[in-house]
Amino acid sequence: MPEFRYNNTLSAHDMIEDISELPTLLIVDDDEIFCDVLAKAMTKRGFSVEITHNIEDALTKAETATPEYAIVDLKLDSESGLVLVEKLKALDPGTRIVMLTGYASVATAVEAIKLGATHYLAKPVDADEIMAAFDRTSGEADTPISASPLSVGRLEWEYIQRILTENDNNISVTARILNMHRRTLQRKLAKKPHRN
Amino acid sequence: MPEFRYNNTLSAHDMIEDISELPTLLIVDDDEIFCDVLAKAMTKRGFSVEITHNIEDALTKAETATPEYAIVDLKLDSESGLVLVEKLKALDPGTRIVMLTGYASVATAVEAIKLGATHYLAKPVDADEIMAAFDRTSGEADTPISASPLSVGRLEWEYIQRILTENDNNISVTARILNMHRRTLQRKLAKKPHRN
DNA sequence: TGCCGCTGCGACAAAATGTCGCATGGTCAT
DNA sequence: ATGACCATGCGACATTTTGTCGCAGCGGCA
Repeated sequence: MPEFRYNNTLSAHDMIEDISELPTLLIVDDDEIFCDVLAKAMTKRGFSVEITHNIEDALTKAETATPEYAIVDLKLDSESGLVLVEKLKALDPGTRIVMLTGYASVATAVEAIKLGATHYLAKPVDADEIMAAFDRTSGEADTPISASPLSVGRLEWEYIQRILTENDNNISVTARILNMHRRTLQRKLAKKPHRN
Repeated sequence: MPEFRYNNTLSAHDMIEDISELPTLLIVDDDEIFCDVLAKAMTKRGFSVEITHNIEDALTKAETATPEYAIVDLKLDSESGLVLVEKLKALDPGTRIVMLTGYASVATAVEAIKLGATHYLAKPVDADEIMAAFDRTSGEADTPISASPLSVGRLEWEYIQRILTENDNNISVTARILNMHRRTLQRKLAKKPHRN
């Protein structure tokens, strides 16, 4: 893992440093504003940043110059960022990828990590959290055993997400399996997961 | 991955088969009743099952005979099952481990998978789900819906019952923990055990 | 006895869900 | 290309399920 700076400021010397020495970072998120803000923050932290808003563009860029780091949104319009994680890892297993999502669920977290993501964070995130995530070596078994029960709403959300991913995100099939109306499932999915 | 049977019945021939041919499975959970029930179910599915209720015993058993499969609860009294996952993987990277938890969280799910767990499931689970989890290779392998997922209503019922008993059947307390109105909880409890 | 907290239940407004329908877009075999 | 078929997003409206209040009864406990 290359060295990079954790402080938010660059000295005059850093400013004129050869750009090729900076670690490369690819940001993939369909929210342009979010991308811009994040890009700025990560640039300040010493990365050479590239932005794309969909999987195609991301792959095109990655194929010519595989990034050392990547930040990928789980929901890219209609596509799933998961497939991108897989492909980036295929191009270079050493790539460190942080997966972001506004709709965090255990099911997608499991998939993301299994596909090779370095970490999985729920929005809103700040740049420092992402830095810390890149840093993370492997599992830190010191994760607190917070035994606070989930709310029923949250439980339902997690369960739905699980069945949904198990069925290739097919809403109609999932609705049938869960014995609920497709319309209702749609509405539930449109909402963000309830906080605890 | 060794062959094993998915049906719940064994033929006479199976019955007298050399036990050493059965895949070995180690169950680690501090809930004895749960262990017994699960052990029985997994034995029926063709495993040679061992049970332990804490990390120490689990390691002792694993060191003399490393299991091919393991089911580990996240919360083992005061300890975290995560460290056990790490150690089992260290003993034999090929071990397939399914992590169970009563209170699923994204954070622990991420840790579990990074430490090498094959899958992460929230209770209540049934044996078939665990079988499917062992099966799962990596990213969204088109898992053909194993059995019959619970309806959301049923899942909610199970969950409420669990939290309720954990709180000495105190409806008010349970309602607060679950972030639902006492009146609503009353009404839900008044209804039948919601079939599938 | 007075203070609290839990419980069951009626009533009514607010929110979620069940139901229909329709237009769009993708897949597939003809 | 064309039609059969299915998934999806979403509007509209009837039906159900909630959230909320309030009240009365029932133990503990100082």
